[in-house]
Parts: sequence; structure tokens; C-alpha cells
Amino acid sequence: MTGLSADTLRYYDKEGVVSPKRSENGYRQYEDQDISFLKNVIVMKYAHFSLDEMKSMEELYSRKADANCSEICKEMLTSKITELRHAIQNYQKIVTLMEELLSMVDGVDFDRVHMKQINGFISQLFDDIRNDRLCPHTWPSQTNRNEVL
Amino acid sequence: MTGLSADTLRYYDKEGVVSPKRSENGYRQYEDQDISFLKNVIVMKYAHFSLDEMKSMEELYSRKADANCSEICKEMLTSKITELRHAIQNYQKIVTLMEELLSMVDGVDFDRVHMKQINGFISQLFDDIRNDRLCPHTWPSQTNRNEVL
DNA sequence: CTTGACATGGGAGCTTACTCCAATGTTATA
DNA sequence: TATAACATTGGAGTAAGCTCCCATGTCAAG
Repeated sequence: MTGLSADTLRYYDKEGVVSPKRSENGYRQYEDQDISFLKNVIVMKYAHFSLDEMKSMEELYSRKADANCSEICKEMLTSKITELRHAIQNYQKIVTLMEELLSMVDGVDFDRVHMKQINGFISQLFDDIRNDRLCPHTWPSQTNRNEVL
Repeated sequence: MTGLSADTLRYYDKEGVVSPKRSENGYRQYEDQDISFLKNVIVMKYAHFSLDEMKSMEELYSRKADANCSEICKEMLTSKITELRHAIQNYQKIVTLMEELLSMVDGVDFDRVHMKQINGFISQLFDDIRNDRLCPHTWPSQTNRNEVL
């Protein structure tokens, strides 16, 4: 129904992302709500949500929450929306960049001036990306052993 | 200059993504071209290119290639462009979905009819995503031990 | 000439998200 | 009732992409 493997479903259960009810014999019983959330999991996975983020979304779907979800959940949603909006804008620029590069290699003439323009465009895009403070996978985690002392 | 750690640069060198010239003493010398490509690496990383994909892009920047890159490189670029275009469309829908969910939890009334609509929207989006054949990270790799026999 | 702050490679370890295997339990069908 | 086809758990292994540690090597400044 979702295209996920049995192992993956067991893993999601173990991690607390989707924990369906169990029947008498201990078998997992996925209800409509679970299936619906699993589809949302796949959608979120597509948008590179982490399992932890999905876990916080699970509140919204679980029987526990009636109308509200925790601050953590709301903050996650808000920052994800911002992140995705930035991503859309940057992806559009990246498409332009990739098309430029492709047209360049398809064309007969490899133009150094053209290449310089492209490099300028990359620098610009690089700065845009660096200036969002919302792209966890792009910049290294700040553990930084050098700052220990 | 790029925000990447020394360890990461060494790793990229080892993996053949960016292999700068070495000076007499064996130290890595990053030239303008290398810096430029490293910025592109970060841009590509933002768009979830794998290191292997970046490696194939490296052809375009290396002194080896003058005007053309291999078929593999072109195909990669073409399919990445398509993938990103789909991603943009789906991300837009996901933003809408997340905004719906957020407004729902912020509102006073948690509406089961509303939730049904949202679930319908998720199913639709789920099908859209499933129907692109270009989302490697979303669907499980088809190793499938059951098909061995 | 020593000291300290860099660089090097090799290799171990970490995180995320699975994926597989083995031992065992449950259940529908011949 | 035996057997096959499912389910369960625990735990090990995998791949990507780093991240850290360590023993050495290089080099500029005091």
C-alpha cells in the first residue's frame, strides 16, 4: 500500500515514527490513520525530513493530540516551511545553472568568458545558500574540536 | 573560503571529487578553479547531488575536458534537471500541505472533515511522487532478497 | 635549534536509514 | 497433523558522508 518494506515498517515502529496497534498475537495492525500517516512519511521523506522530524509530526496524527501539538512540533513545521520556500528558490537557480552548463557542453564552442559568467553565477548562488541559516545538510555540524579549549 | 573543514577537503580529494595540485612538500594547493568547483560542490550538495554525481561533474571543470564531457556526465545533468523540476513542483505542494497542517493546529477548531481533506491531498501528492520515476532517495533500493529464487 | 602551528596519511568511529539474517512463533491450507 | 507462508525479536552489517585521532612531516618565528 505504501511501497515500504516490512523491515522498514518494523524499523519505523522501533524508532517511534509509526507504531501501529498490535492484535492478540502481537502482529502489527495498520489502520487507515497509520496508512495515511505513512503516506505523509513518504512525502516528507521526499522533502528530506529526518525521521526525528517525522516523529515530531506524528503527534499531529496520533490519537494523543486532539487539536494542538507541542511547540517543538510547531517550530519544526514553521522552520521546514521556510526551508522549503528557500529550497524552491534556490532549486530554480540551480536548474538554470545546470541548463547553462549543459548547453555549454552541447555547444561547439567552449567559451572561457562564458565559463567566467557561470562561475560568477555559482558564487552568487553559493552566497545565497550560505546566507540562509536553514540548510542543515549543506553545512558541517558545528562540533568543532578546536573550540574545546 | 568554502566553509568546508580540512577533513572534508581531504575526504573529497581521496574520493576524487576535488583533487588539487600538490606543491613540493606534498601540501594541497587549491587554485581558483578548485575553489570555484568547491563552491559548485556545495551548491550541488544543497540540491542533494551525491559525491559520485559531483565526480562526474568534475569533468566539466577539470583541465582534461576542453569542450565536451562524457555521455555519463550529460545524462547525469539531464536527469538531474528533470529531477529538480519535479522536486520544485512537489515542494510547492508540500509547502501548501505543511501550511494547511500548521494552520489547522494553530486554529481553535480541530476539524475532522478538514483532516479528511488533508489526507486526500496527501494521497494525491503521494501518487504524484510515486509516479515520477526520478526520486532515488524516496523509494527503497530493489535488492529484494525474495527475488533471488 | 627548539617550539608551535600548521600539513600529511592511515585507520577507526559516528550517524542516518535502512537491510539482512537467524531463531522462533502463528496460522491457513493440503 | 504436517508443512509452507507468513509474523515476531534481536542483533549484525551496509552505504554515504563525514569526523576524529594519531604518529609523522614541514616550516616560519623567536
